[in-house]
Amino acid sequence: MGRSPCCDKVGLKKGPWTPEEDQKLLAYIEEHGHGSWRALPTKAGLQRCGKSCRLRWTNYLRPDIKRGKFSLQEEQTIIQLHALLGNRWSAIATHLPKRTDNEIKNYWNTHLKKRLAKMGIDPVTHKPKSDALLSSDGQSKNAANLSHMAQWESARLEAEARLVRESKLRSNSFNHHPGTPSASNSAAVGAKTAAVSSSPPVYLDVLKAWHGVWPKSTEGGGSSGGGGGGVAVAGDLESPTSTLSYSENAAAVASTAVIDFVGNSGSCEGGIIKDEGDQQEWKGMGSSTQLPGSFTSALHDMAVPMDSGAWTPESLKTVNGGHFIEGFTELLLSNSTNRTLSDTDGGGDSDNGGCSGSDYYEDNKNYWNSILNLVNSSPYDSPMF
DNA sequence: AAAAAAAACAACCGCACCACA
DNA sequence: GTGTGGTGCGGTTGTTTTTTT
Repeated sequence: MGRSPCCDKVGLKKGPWTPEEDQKLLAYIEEHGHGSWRALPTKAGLQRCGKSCRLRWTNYLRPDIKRGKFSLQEEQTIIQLHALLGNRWSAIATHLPKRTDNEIKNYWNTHLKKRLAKMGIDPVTHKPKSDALLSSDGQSKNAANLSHMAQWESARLEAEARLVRESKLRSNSFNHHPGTPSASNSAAVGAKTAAVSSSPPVYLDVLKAWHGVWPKSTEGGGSSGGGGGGVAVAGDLESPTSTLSYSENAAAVASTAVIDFVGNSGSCEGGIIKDEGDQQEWKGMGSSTQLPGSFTSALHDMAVPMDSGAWTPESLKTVNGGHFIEGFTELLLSNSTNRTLSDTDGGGDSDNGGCSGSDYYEDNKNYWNSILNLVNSSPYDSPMF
């Protein structure tokens, strides 16, 4: 494949954009649309390469961009999606309206990553750095099966990505708006596609089949029946495929995320180390709607209907009485919030609180339910997958 | 008040993918 | 089937701003 030497041309300006340049670019795009980015700089009278213009427009000048501090909810969404998707910023950006992938990426690198690291969580794998989880046989098995499940899910995501691309193509023929970058506007594209296409999502059957495995096997043994039920469940789960490309990494991330969340809660170790300001924020988060000291209850609350419609931050707020976000993120931050919040909350840690071994597999179940719900309630043609 | 360090942000770079000739 | 142009995406670097000493 030949690559065009976009910015290597002599005489083209690099570095920070001046207000004058911004104005020129804005004025041109507003009037003509961007059309071909390569041709745009000349037409707009800019001494920039087309790529630079595109980036400037996409990440800064676009009118539908929200700038400024990330809200707590946005932070939570990023963490959750990163645990699931890894560094697929454009996919994550799809579910953060008005935020660009670049902005999210920067925010992750400068804020969230460090915050997780301080909490003793590897921001790459979302695993605790001192991982003493996989000690027993049962747990190892469980972890392996979770990994299997993650592979399965990843394969599904990959397949869905193909559908998305096709959908995009179709939708593009319906609507071509100048200056519509894919990363941050793909949600809108997806919405359009959903509106155009009335057929049900193809993957639903598979998801539901998978979804059905948990209740079938765990509820039979009872959630308090101990590890045997969970392991047996996982044993029933046979991943249909492992033909992955990107998804190997995502699978690892997803699976380790599960392990991490559960392991964290199970071991009840670690503690939160946060900036003062952040601590207030996170405290507020935990005490807002959900019992902060009991992350398992949050988990239980996360079992939401499969067909809950498009997933947006707004919908997340309302899903299951507004406990989805709190519960999901609480998994990640469970031990820290447990400690941080238990005092103010007055709730004791003597209940399941994530420390009870009997809830270990129940937690897994609910975690995967929540993942499923997240995935399934996302726009089915979302580029996220 | 000044210098140094750290944090935050914006932009660039290069690879990969896709469509088209 | 192959080459090329256009674009998306993720990683990285450079610059600016803020905080600390």
